[in-house]
Amino acid sequence: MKQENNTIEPTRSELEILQVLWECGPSTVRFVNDKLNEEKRAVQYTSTLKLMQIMVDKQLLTRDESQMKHVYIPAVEEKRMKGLLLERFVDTMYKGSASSLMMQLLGNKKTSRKELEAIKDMLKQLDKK
Amino acid sequence: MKQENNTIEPTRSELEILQVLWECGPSTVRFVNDKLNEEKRAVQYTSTLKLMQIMVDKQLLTRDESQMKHVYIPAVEEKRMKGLLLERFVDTMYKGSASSLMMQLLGNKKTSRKELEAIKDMLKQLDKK
DNA sequence: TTTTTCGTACGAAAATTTTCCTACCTTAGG
DNA sequence: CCTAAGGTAGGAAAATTTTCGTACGAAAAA
Repeated sequence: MKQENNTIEPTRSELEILQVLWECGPSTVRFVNDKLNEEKRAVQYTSTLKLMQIMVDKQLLTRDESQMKHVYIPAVEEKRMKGLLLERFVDTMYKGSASSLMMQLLGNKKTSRKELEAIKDMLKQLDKK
Repeated sequence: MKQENNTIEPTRSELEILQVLWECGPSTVRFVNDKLNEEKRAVQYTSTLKLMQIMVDKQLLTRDESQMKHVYIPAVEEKRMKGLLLERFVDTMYKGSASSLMMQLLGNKKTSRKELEAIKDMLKQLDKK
């Protein structure tokens, strides 16, 4: 049985590409590919191209074809997508309990003191409103 | 090029199985499979069996074969694994910034008032120490 | 103009993940 | 004993994700 649903969810690799576009803004395949090779892993130009074409199909990206070097644009807002993925993560891993996730986060050695301060400040801000 | 590294990371389906075992304790394939069919999706007994056998290979599970009905046991502690996955999630999605994630979480409508209270309490507790 | 460089399109291969068929064994019931 | 029910093992197929080879066109360089 083939999947034919409306999955908007990006795969791992697609997410990497989205991150680049979110960070750097609309870009060509060449640019994205270079970025990936610098920051992530070796990957052939045509692989990245293919992936980005697929993402257009899936409506994760749109593109401007008016120039020979097509420019790709994220079709989903960064916050919206990350919010969705976070929600899914919390749901599947912590049964939807954000505070459970927090617990884990606070117990994590990798979460620095500075981070904690930032979080506390954030909550204070939230209180004032 | 085939992957031959020490990936301990469970796939999506493997994670589902782990969740069952973490929640219910050591179980037979039959039990896990029933649980999945109740709570998740239709899946054949032998599919679940195969997956769990693979997970033994990957050392995500161990099993007690002394009985005919093998009993499978998680080989990784729930907190440890979830912590790892959370860490990876924060790294890739929020550049390692736990407070960024928090921001997103707090802005999320799905995060209820009750959750917020719980989180605040948690931080207060943390302060006292 | 000719050649080289750089781009897209397309299809297929490779790798991974998921599913299930088949064979065969053991136990419980008749 | 014979059969049915239910278990494991193993391989293969299906679905998904990722990678890349090849063809070919446009533009830049020689």
